[in-house]
Amino acid sequence: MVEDEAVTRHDRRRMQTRALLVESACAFLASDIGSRVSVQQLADRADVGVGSFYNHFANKEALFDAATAEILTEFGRFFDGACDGIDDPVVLFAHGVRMTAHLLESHREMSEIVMRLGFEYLAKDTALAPRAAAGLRAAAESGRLRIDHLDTALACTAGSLLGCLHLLAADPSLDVTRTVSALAAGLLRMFGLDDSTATAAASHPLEFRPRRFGAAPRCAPATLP
Amino acid sequence: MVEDEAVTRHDRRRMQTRALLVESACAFLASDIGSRVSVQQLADRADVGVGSFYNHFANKEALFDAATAEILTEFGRFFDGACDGIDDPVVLFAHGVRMTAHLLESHREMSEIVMRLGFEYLAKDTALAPRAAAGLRAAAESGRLRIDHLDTALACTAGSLLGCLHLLAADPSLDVTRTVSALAAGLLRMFGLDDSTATAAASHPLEFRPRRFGAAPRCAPATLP
DNA sequence: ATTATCTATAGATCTATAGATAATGC
DNA sequence: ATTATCTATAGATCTATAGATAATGC
Repeated sequence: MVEDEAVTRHDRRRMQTRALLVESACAFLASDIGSRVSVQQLADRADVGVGSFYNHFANKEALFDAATAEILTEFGRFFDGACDGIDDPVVLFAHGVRMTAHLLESHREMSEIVMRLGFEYLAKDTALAPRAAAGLRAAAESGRLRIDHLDTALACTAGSLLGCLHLLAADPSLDVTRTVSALAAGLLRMFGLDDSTATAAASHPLEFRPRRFGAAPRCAPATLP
Repeated sequence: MVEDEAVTRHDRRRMQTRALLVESACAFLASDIGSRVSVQQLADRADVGVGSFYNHFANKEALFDAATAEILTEFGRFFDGACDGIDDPVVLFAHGVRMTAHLLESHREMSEIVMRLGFEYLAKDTALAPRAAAGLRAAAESGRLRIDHLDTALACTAGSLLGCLHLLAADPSLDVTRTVSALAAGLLRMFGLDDSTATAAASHPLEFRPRRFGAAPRCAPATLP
């Protein structure tokens, strides 16, 4: 498990402890417990002493902030990797929406956390918002979508996406692929595309490419104690 | 402050204490503090002894459940009153969406709580979901909207609505009426209406009728200590 | 006499730290 | 010798109750 030889073993051990704590926080965030958890429980799940917790974070909030930031960064990497190399801006937008909704299958824990974060974080200048904004702007400038007010369009995109994620998470019997394509097509119609064009753009086969930055998920799917 | 003469004064006093506690819970729910508040603080804000709290609720969760239920009931009353007497199902749907978004101006506290509850409650069989479902079903049966999958349509409706509420709450400089009409028109396009018909249906003047059940809001707008 | 409320507090957390122990660096 | 970790715990909450006080019913 060699990572970098400029750093000492102390540093590596330290980083590992920190990562264990972040992983623990993610597992709780993805569960229905969320952030209503004691430092003791967080440390226990990471199999780390409580003292070590405070060696890395000033308090619980700092840990959850770090965990959130890490998840959003990872989401961004995933998104960029999944949308890399698509030229048509309309297809690109639809693709991004569909891939994000498919998180539920490919990255369950990440999607649970994204659902929990909701609008507070998704709509901020990290993660989804800037990417969806760029996609929509490009599509609007190409003249194929009509976006009257970008922020409203973003709010509807993020909201519909979150709504469908909740729907899919609550009802496992639903056909994810169909639902997700219907979502993307619906958004494209909302933004002025006619039905057949929208349906076509939302039905391009999805490629689950290997990610360029091949880091393993920081927060591995894990069961709680 | 006579309410009902079949009940004794004891009962009335009891009900008042309970109402004060519920009101306190609503005020916290509508603030950024939310439910992360101690029983002591809840009782203090209601100007009630801590002992009285446990005379009415088994624990904090029970109080917040009651507060939530009351807010959703009140939301339902508001919604039904606001949409009463509209015949055209398409206009009705658009009207419901617009009035709900206008909560931010007419019932700030209620809308803050609705935003906080998010999908967990809005999508359940209380409050918004059954009403939006009825509207969409009627509009689909009339043949004017095309709803492929009702639950997906509901998820997009609730999500876009919540997204726009967050947007409007975060940026007070936005024109609420315009944004809200754009939202309703966008949803109608999503559900298959052409642009000009959608825009027209989403631009009918909104009547803020007096409510038939003229109860005062349970949770009056209130500042926190 | 009954019922609702209030005040004070026991007991159970939970946070954050101090001091001891183990691991690494040199 | 230095650094990270662990264990144990002081002090600060916070919950829920017991017992006293005030208000109402009859």
